Amino acid sequence: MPRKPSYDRDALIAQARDLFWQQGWAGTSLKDLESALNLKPGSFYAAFGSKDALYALTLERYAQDGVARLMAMADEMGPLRALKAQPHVVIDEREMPARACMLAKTYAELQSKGHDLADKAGCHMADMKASFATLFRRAQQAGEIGPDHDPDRLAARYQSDILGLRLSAERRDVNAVEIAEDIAADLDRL
Amino acid sequence: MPRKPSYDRDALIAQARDLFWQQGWAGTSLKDLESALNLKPGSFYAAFGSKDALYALTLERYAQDGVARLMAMADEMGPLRALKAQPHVVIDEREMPARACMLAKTYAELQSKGHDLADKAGCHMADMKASFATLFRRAQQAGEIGPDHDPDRLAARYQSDILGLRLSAERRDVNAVEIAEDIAADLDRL
DNA sequence: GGCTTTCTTGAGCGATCACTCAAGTATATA
DNA sequence: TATATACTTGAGTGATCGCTCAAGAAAGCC
Repeated sequence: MPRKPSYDRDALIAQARDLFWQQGWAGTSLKDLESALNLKPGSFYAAFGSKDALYALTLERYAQDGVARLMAMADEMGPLRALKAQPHVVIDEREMPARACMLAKTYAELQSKGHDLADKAGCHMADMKASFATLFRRAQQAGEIGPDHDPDRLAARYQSDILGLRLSAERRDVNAVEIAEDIAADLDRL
Repeated sequence: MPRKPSYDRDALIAQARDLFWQQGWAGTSLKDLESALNLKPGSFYAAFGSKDALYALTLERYAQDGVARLMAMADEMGPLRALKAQPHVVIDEREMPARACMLAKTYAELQSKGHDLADKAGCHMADMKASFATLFRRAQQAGEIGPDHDPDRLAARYQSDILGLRLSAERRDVNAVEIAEDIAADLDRL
């Protein structure tokens, strides 16, 4: 019957994700989004409902892509090598709008206010931690790491290290590559 | 000649620091500050000049206190034991308004906009990293860690781990004490 | 007490916030 | 081509943002 939208919804979500990732929730205004997505207010609200609803979509996209990339690496090179590669991958990507983790930034910004988006970011981080734990468990079953380690504990420490690494990678006075090397090297001692 | 202010400036700065620390820069409005500090707009601006100027004061206070506490621990128990205690200390304090590092939160929130406060937070983080490096150097000179390590590199990795730990400690699904133990245990292998 | 000087008060400034909605436009069906 | 059905547009909503300033209140010195 009627006309179709003139935009690519997935592409808009990706653009919005990059904006939110870089500037945060409060730091990104509707005006910013409208000009970046080339959408007038009416179209924006028809397409996404609200700023928060779009933010939630971008969080989902971000988290899904992250888990998918990690698991693809694990399929290609095995669990331990994927875990050793991950630190380098997350700080190396040049096209990324920010080095710091978008989930962590969201959680840090909004958790104190009890915002729904903080809970969602927290859930996505928990999913990511579970993925790390799965890989540690597989590495253990494959004999790549010793049998005495608790995969869940390893995953929590590893994720914490990655979060710190990614935050450090935003700084000019820090050599993030060295930190990534050290995190990866620690996995050889397990 | 005239009357004195009815407030304790240092106490107000500490209160403002706690608010900013918890809620962030954009997340803390003048109304929040006025009601928390019990100050009307006129008094607020007479005392501090602007929201950003007060924020800068709170950053300074936060950073000074952090370095002072670390160095006091080092004087009391030696450099290596201080570095091993620090992870537990930063996540253990119950009266703190947030576990995550205020400098890191500030930097993450404002760096992408080139805000002055992000630069200031970055400088304070660099100072903290230098303090860590000093302690690693002293520990090395005392023979507490091997002579083949670069204290600056150790400090960068250690600070990154601490930042990750403090961010993780905000989460309910993470056992931050275990991570702190693991970070401290790593120092014994140096 | 009289005077000076500062602190305190709170109404209100322009700008920006997220968001709405009615009018106009373009497209797919018939 | 005519009609129905969306999509597009942008002026405009009330609320809140950081901040100003003139008037009033209080404390130190004579």
